[in-house]
Parts: sequence; C-alpha cells; structure tokens
Amino acid sequence: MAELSAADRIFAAIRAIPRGQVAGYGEIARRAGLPGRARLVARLLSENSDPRLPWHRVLRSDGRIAMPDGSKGHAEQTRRLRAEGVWVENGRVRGLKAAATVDEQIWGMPPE
DNA sequence: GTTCTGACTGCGA
DNA sequence: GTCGCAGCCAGAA
Repeated sequence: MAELSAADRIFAAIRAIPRGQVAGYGEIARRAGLPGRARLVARLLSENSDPRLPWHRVLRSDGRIAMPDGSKGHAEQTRRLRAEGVWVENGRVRGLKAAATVDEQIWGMPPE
C-alpha cells in the first residue's frame, strides 16, 4: 500500500496509544517517522476534532497538559485521562516518570 | 509565490 | 520548582 502522509502516520501513532497510557508530542512524532515534528502533531490535533482520536493521551515532554490551565480542552483532557485510570494533578500527569519514556511503555521497544 | 502562527523542545538562569 | 529565549517545520491565509 502507498505511504501514508505525515498527518496519517501521526494519527496512527496516537491511535496506537493504549487506554490508560499517555505519550508526548515528540514521541508521537518520532513514532510516526517524523522526529522533531512535535509542533506538527500539536497543529494537527488543534485542527482535527476526531472523537475517535485519543488526543487526550498526548502530553508535552514534561508530562503536562499542553493547553493552558482553565481551557475547555484542558479540563476535558484531564477528565478523560482520569476516566482511563491516569491520575492528573494540577495539570500534571502522575504515575509516569516522563512522557519521554512512554515509548517503551507503549510499544515495548524503541522504534526501528 | 510569500508570510504568519503555533496543543513543542531543550537549555540556561 | 518556574521563567525566558531561540530553533525548527509544516499547514493555513
């Protein structure tokens, strides 16, 4: 089959995140074959409101919510993560060391 | 075709 | 722990 576009690969990487897990923008971008394209991931998410896309599992490299605290999306993301068993405290995700290591937690091994 | 903006990242203070 | 600055890239107008 044909090669997917950057956006398609990014969405695929996000959908690959298992329930109860989270990933960083940089990790998603790298997993999609686009290292350093974290901003592209953020942009795509802001433009696409796909209900089937677990965008709420995408966090910053610090393990925090990307959006400013008090935003509608921020509140909803926190609520969804908690619903999946992910503890979110003051806009920060607990239970994970850092979003930079989720790659091994999710896919079990570094990308090929 | 050019210009602007951005749900980012890393580093230093 | 927080704050600011600069770099990078791609999509949208």
